[in-house]
Amino acid sequence: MTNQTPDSQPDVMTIRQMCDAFNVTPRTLRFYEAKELLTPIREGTRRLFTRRDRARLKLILRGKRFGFSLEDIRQTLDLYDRDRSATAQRQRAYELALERLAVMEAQRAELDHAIVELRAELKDAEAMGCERHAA
Amino acid sequence: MTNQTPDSQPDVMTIRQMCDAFNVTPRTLRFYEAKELLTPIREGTRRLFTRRDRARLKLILRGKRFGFSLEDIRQTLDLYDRDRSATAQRQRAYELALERLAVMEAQRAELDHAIVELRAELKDAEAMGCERHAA
DNA sequence: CGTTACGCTGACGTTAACGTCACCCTGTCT
DNA sequence: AGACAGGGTGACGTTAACGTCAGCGTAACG
Repeated sequence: MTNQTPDSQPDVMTIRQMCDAFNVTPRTLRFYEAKELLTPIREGTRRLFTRRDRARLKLILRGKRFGFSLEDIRQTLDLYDRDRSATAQRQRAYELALERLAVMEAQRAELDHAIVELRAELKDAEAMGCERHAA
Repeated sequence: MTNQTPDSQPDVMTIRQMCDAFNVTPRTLRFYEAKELLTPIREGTRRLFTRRDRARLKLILRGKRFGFSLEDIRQTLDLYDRDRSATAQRQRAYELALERLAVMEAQRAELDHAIVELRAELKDAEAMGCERHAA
C-alpha cells in the first residue's frame, strides 16, 4: 500500500513532484513558503507538500493570472480553509474576498468590452490587407 | 476660439492635463515615451500629447489591467493605428493581436469559473459565522 | 566508497515599472 | 528684479517575484 487517497492523489508530495505537477520551480515553492503562502511539513530537512498546500497553490497561481499580488492572495487564502471556525482572521478574509469578487466582476465586464473591441479591430484589419495565414 | 474638436476634447494636452485625465504621474508618461509607447510632439522642450497618444494611453492602461506587460502592449498597439496601410509591422501586430485575443478569451473563461467558485465559498462562509456588516 | 542526484540554506543578481531627487530652464505675476 | 509654478533631464532608489550560484548534507547507486 502506498499512501494514496480515493482520488488517486498521493497524500504528500516532494518538491519535485510539485514542480512537475504545477509547472513551477523549486525556488518558487520555497519563496511562497517564506512568504507564508504555503506551509509544507518537514521530513527531517525536506519539505513535504500536503493536500492543503496543493489546494492553496492552485488558488495562488490562479490569483496571479488575474493580476493579484502574492500579498493580496495571502490575505484571502484563509477563506478557503475549511475546518477553521469563524475567527477574526477568517472574518477578515471574508471581507477581503468580497472586495476581490467585486474587482473580478469589474474585470470581467471590462474584459468582455475589450474583447468585443479587439474583435472589431481585427475584422477591420482583415478588411484591409491583413489575412490570416494557415495556422 | 480655443483648439477644440466636435467632441469637446482639446487637440493636444499638456503633461499635467494628461495626468489629471488618466490618473497617472508625469514620470509614467515620460517613461512610456522612453519605451516608445507614446510619441508626444514637442513645443520647444515641452511635450504635447495628441489624440493618438490619448487613444494609445487608454489601451495601454487597459492592457495593464489585464496583466499584459508594456512590451506586449507596445507590440500590438500598431494595430490600432488607423491610416496605416498594410505594412509588415501591421501584419505582425495583427498576428500578435490574434494571440492576445485568445489569451483574453481564456482569461475570461477562467475568470467566470473563479467567480462562481468564490461566490460559493462566500456563501459557505456566510452559512458559518461570517456575516456582512452594513457596508 | 566515490559520485551522482536531489534537496536545503543563505546571499546576491535581475527585470519591470515606476518613484524620488537634484538641478536646470522658462514664462509670468507682483 | 525676485519669486514661484510648471516642465525637462539624468541618475539613482525601490518593490515584487523570482533566478542564479556557492556550499553543505545525505541517500542511493554501481
